[in-house]
Amino acid sequence: MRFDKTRLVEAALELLDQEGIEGLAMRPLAERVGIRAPSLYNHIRDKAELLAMVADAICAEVDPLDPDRPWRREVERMAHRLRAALLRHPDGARVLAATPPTGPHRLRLMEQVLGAFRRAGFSRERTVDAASSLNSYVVGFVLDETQGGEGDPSTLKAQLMALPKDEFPMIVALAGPLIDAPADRRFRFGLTALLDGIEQRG
Amino acid sequence: MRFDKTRLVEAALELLDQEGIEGLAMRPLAERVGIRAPSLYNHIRDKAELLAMVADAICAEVDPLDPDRPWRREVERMAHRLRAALLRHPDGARVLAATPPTGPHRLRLMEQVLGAFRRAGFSRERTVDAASSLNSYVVGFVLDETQGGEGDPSTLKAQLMALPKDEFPMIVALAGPLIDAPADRRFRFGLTALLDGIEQRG
DNA sequence: ACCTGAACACCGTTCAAGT
DNA sequence: ACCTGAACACCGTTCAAGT
Repeated sequence: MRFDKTRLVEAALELLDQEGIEGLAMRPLAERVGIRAPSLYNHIRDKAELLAMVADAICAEVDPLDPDRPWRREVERMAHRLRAALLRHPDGARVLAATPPTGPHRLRLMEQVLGAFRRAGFSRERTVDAASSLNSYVVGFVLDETQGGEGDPSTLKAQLMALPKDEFPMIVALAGPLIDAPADRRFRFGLTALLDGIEQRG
Repeated sequence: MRFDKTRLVEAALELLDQEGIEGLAMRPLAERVGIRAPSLYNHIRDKAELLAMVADAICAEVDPLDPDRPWRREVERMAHRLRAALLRHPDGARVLAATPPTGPHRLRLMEQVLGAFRRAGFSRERTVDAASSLNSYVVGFVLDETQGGEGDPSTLKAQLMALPKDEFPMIVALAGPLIDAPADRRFRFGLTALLDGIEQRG
């Protein structure tokens, strides 16, 4: 046989990396694996399934966490690793946001985060709330960070600084920090704040 | 004249409400305002601009906050109102996530949140970090909440419960809470945790 | 200034037909 | 079981031509 499902996901991920989510289309994908577009439907149900498989492939890159180490550190590492994996692929966060959390690797991620909060002593409800909040934050952050506008950042910054100062005094004053602030620092700040809050409400 | 830009956004919002983001296309939109698709380009630059206008219209529904009241309460109200506005329109969060934060109403939101944190005594950097984290959380949460999978929830729940218990013990055990947990409670929990953490690091 | 039909270069997906 | 060409019902956008 010429290829299996693994090969298909591999090709889809390559396509995503080179062209972004817009370029992840059936015809180019088919060409990449040496068949015509209609034949793809012999291997997958529809594009939604394809996207879910790509999402899972991205999640597969996130190294598992170590259940023997302190939960908080491990959860933080996981968040950073997930962000890194999402940033590694153009529109990675959009792929995650557009697909349901099926797929074994993605479920493993969820499993481990749930486990970490449970080990920390949270109730079932708290565990669910904590994991859900954390996931929303990470995916939301990367979504904002990457696709929070298609234009280049310096254009956006100039745009913000040019705003009427009487109507938008804060934005004008903070335009520099707003655009130039290192995303790493912002991500870490929110992550720390969220986990601090979660920990205290455990 | 038959219509202005306001009328166009109004029609686009109606289309979004009735058909979702998928149905928000140029030809149906044109028909709704009584012209042909190419004529739309006499009024807007491209679809991205249209989406940004729709995003701004959604943000316009969020009542302004009161700078004379305690910052924390006001920020919380704003978060709840933004979530409500996003939930009011199908794929509202996706529209926000897909567009840059231009548009006067959306900027007003940002302006007010920045102002609230600044009043709370945060430094410029902290203010930016806090506002950014909060925005990521809210949009990320609603994105997850609405589009976190297209299938119906009970199917997903059954799917999770049917997972191998030895490989995914947490997910299987928590499938009930995971799917049935009231989104309101989860949202409030994460929001409180995040703001608690932010407040303490001010 | 604004509208139009025709067209271009795409989409995802179905289907009858082949091997 | 898997592939194919042709086709359907769409996309966003451009452009020459009209008023």
